[in-house]
Amino acid sequence: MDNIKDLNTDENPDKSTEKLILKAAKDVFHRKGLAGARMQEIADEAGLNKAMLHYYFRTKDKLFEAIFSEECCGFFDKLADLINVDLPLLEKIEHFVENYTELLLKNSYIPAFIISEMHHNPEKIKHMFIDRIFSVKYKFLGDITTAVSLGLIKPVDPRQLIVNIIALCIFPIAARPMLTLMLEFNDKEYLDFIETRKKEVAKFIINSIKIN
Amino acid sequence: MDNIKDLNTDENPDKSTEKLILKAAKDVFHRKGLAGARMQEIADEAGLNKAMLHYYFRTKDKLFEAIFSEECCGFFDKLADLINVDLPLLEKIEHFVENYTELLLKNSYIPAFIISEMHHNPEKIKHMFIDRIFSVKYKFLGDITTAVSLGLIKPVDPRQLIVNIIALCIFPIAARPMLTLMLEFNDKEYLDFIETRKKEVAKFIINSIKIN
DNA sequence: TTTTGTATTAACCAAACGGTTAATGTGTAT
DNA sequence: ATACACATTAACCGTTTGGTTAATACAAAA
Repeated sequence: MDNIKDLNTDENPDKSTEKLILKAAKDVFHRKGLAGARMQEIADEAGLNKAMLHYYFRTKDKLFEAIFSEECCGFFDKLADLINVDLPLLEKIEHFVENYTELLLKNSYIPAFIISEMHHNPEKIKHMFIDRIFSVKYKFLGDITTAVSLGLIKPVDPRQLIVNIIALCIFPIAARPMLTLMLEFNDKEYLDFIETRKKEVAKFIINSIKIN
Repeated sequence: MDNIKDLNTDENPDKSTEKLILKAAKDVFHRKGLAGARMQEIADEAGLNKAMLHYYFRTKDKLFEAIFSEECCGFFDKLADLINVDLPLLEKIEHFVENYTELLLKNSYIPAFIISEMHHNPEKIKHMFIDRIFSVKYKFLGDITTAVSLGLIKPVDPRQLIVNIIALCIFPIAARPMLTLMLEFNDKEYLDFIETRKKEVAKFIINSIKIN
């Protein structure tokens, strides 16, 4: 019998070498960070010769950059979409918490990664989102300021409210290992806990700022 | 006979070599993380020969362990004190938010450090707080459960409320570089912003859970 | 003074690291 | 069949890394 496992046509599609590298590198950078990641480990995880990493991406820094500038752009683009949705503030907060939490779940390594690398190598990752972040901020600030001046919510410092909202969404994802330890979660329990938060966090926020 | 081996004769108080190493290592580990820190950089920052680090602490891992097991113990001990204070829940939350924020400000590197290292080297740091964290959790859970059953606050999942409270306190400290970038803070503006949160976060939480 | 235990240093080492190279395989158009 | 461009590999290279060592400085005890 011929072994046809290397036939890269249909059911075993040949993920291109470049894609294999990107996937392996993403996982290793996520687990170990930029400083802790090893080119050999990435090569092993991709099942490739280490020289291939340099053939496709020249240096470790450029590989790192290639992965995370793309990841960050995609992430912040979707964040911008969530902020720009056309809804009254309270419904927008409900919509935001639910969909931002889902976005974070699908990119669960990004929050801890950004927190970590912004401390260790801020110059290397700032530029990946510095442009996109301001439009998100100004839209959100404007929405809240308007809602306050229209008397739709209690008077609050819009910056404080923004930080509260993103803190409640991001922290449980970024601190997953800590929460899992403290609350003795298994994977399913943790995911259920986060799933519940999609509705509960919005209620928690709205309860606090709505006018009785 | 008194041990006077550390007699400091000159006007320049001789911080013992061990203390010099610990201080320099703490700063470097904080800036670079475990994987990114270099023994030579620690030695340079302490103004000592690199061999001294090994003479006092044998290995990089043991130096890392010596610093952060002590730091974490101190930090979680103070956290336990905050939880064990004898106050009704709502006042306890006010007291907690104010003093926990202050504790975090004084140990501002710890949150991002724990988030980062729990992702990269969980086994290496779990044991530093795994014992202390459960008593804190159970006391807090009990307080909230009692307050709910007494009808002092709205019925909430105590675990969700705990996560909300610590998220609102920890995130702005852990994500300082990101907040500083997004809200265009200088150091003073950032610290003022956090200072304001000592009162505002407690109000935000209590507004949400109090019975109208 | 001599001895003795500790602190400190420069020089050194093997392993691990990121990165390069030269040779070889492979598919394709001529 | 040949030629050419791209893909892949093992072996290699110079540097950096954590860690060791052997020699020495130094202060207290004998």
